[in-house]
Amino acid sequence: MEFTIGLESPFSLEYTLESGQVFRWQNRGEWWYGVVSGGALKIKQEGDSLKCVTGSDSLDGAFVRSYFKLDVELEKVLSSIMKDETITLAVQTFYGLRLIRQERWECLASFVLATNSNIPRIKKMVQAVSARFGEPLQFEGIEYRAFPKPEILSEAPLSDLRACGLGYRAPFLKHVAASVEEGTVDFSELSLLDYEEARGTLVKGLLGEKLLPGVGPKVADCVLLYSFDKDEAFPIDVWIAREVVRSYPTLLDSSLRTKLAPEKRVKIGRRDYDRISSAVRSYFGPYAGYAQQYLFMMARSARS
DNA sequence: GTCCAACCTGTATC
DNA sequence: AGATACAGGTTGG
Repeated sequence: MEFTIGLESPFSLEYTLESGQVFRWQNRGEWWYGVVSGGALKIKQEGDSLKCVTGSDSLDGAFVRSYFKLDVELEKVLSSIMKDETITLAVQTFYGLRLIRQERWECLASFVLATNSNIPRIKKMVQAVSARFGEPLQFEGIEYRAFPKPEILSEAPLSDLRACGLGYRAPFLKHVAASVEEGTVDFSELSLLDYEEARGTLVKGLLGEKLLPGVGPKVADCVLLYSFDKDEAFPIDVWIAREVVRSYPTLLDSSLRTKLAPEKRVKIGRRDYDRISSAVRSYFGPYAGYAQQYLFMMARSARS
């Protein structure tokens, strides 16, 4: 199936797919190839239109619009977060970057794997898990693999998961898969909660019992921002922490400022995380997550 | 409640 | 070559 989508609001496919939200897209020539929601999809942007080719009937225009959240009026979102020169420059530099509405299970699993790692490595891990355990599918004569369902990974031998290069994350992934499969973590219930409650539930469980090992505040924020439409979520990794300390020192109180001084290794504890999080969320407002994504791109592009 | 080392492993750097 | 540091954190002491 082949179709074209007309864009009515700013969009950059490249920035969006390279912004570290998603790990299963790759650029080949003019096209981006991805496996989404159990089907293969390739996309090319030509100005204000999006050419799409897919092997799966469910990946239609409505799906693509929803996946990239093309209904979001990006200009309004961006003008609401452009509160100073730093974020304004970031927005101008990566104009058109959008948040993606990912599939929840895959998003959760991906970010459990993402801890203490980097983007190329995360892509390798997600790819290895898909290749080993995912359902095969054909597209343009090439075989792809869907991201494996929870029940597959919960029953996978730990040694097989470790063989995918997951390291200490292997038992976390298996356990999280089991919780999702059993329904002890219920995505549709979670989506009804507000941001704070949902984050607490992901990290600590509804009754305060830990049921998602490998899910701390950073992973929870990623999952909520990228797959639950919680636009105020502001995931804080080392890049963002450095950027906040560098460009927004006044948002932090003096003790935190000293502790995270630019020269020092940034290693933030739970308490620091919560303090930075509430500071930036009250500064940027309900679309703080967009600010995070633009600042993240800026921080990474500035690395040497 | 807060701090800290340990955790798998791939890659970069010396 | 072999060692070391570090990577989009989290856990358990």
